[in-house]
Amino acid sequence: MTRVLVIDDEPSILRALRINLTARNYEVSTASDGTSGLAAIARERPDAVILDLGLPDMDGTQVIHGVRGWSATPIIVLSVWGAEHQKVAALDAGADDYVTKPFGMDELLARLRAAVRRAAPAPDEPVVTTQDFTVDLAAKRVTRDGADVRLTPTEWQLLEVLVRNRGRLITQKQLLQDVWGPSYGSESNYLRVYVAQLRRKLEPEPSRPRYLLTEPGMGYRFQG
Amino acid sequence: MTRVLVIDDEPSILRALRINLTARNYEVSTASDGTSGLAAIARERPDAVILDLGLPDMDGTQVIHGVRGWSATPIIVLSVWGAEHQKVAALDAGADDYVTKPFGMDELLARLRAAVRRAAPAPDEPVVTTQDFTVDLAAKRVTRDGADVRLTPTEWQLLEVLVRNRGRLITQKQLLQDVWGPSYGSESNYLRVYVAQLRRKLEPEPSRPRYLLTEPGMGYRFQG
DNA sequence: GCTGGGCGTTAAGGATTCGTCAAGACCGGC
DNA sequence: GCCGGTCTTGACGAATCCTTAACGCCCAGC
Repeated sequence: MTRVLVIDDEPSILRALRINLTARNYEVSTASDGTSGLAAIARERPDAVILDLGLPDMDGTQVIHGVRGWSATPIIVLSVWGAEHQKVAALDAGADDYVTKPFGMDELLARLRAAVRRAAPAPDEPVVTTQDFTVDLAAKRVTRDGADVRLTPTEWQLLEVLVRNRGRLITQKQLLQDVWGPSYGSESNYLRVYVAQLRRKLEPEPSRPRYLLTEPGMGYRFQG
Repeated sequence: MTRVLVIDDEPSILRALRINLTARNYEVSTASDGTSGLAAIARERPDAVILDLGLPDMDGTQVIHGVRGWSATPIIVLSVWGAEHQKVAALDAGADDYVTKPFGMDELLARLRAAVRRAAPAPDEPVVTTQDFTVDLAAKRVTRDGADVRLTPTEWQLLEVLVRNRGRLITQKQLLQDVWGPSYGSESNYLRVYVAQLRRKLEPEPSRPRYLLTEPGMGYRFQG
């Protein structure tokens, strides 16, 4: 049974999540502030964490940092509408995904399932396959319809970062720094150009992306 | 019993790995810096090495170089998230795989199993055949249209590295260091000259290569 | 309805890298 | 010392890639 820890200070949300998650066969525990949340993670080693960014005692990103030093437990962040900088900071700190309040329970459950599935078994082979193309990380090779797809170095690096974090949202800053180096943080024009080129080479309908998704204001995500 | 050496300077990681690996029936030994790590590898000849790139006394890639001169022991690298250039350097130096910290124990174990499995049986295909020529790795012989092709020592080494990694892209740094030695890393002019010579001797149309492909900006690939 | 910001798309230049050739350096055998 | 073969080095046009700017689109906010 999958164990989930919910960290939130609003009793109504705690109750709603407990009911819905328990009904889906999750084992739920709760905490209402960052301090007890961190303690609970260390004590219970949950399979996933749902974390509200607005806590009474500390900033949510501090909780993430406190966890990421020693654990890779998937963390899904809840945040109020419009706090964009907060979400970006949380993702940069190592959160796996985020949901905006007020949220639909179905969406949250879907993202939770995805996060848990992603974390569970590590893929042995460095080959990622989709319905339209395959990416061989070790051989640095991309195949589509049986034919090789030619990628430039920059295109390849960008694709590699996204594919290695399949399903996970990567912020623009993270992508820029991984591909172009630590001194690049805001030249998001590069990203738009190269994501467009990747889509043109990989997507069946480049104008309606299915794999290389953009999360407006946040970053990009490779959806396998 | 498979023997694993862990080189890391963080006691908590050493402890965690020792516990988990021992529980899986691995025989574990540890070292906390590069110098003693290299000594331990030479002394114990482990079946695999788990190496943290952030060591107190030397860069992790230097450790890899120090090992790769005389041993093919699989090396799995641990690195912090986002240090892409570091990972590339480690893979270029000869690491077999890498895991990003914080890591899931399951993932690390899976990659360790894969690395050991890859290393254990070395069923080197002694003869590689293409439509236009054949390469006998054991006899160090190349035949084309029934006649032997004369290769100089350097040409042969270069061809051997590429053929042994059939289908895989090999970075120019890797090729240079495998053929010319560890101190050569950026003299890519050598590569251009010798790849051209190989193409002239092996390709049906040297100006339109079919087997010895170049991936601009990255390296070369032998396409069977 | 207008405006501004973020995103997608395209194209052109300038910079980098690659292929090719050839001449000189090096080295072992005779 | 001579000589054949091999390796290094430099230079150049050609191919490729990166950068940058401009423009259109969509959507939110006023």
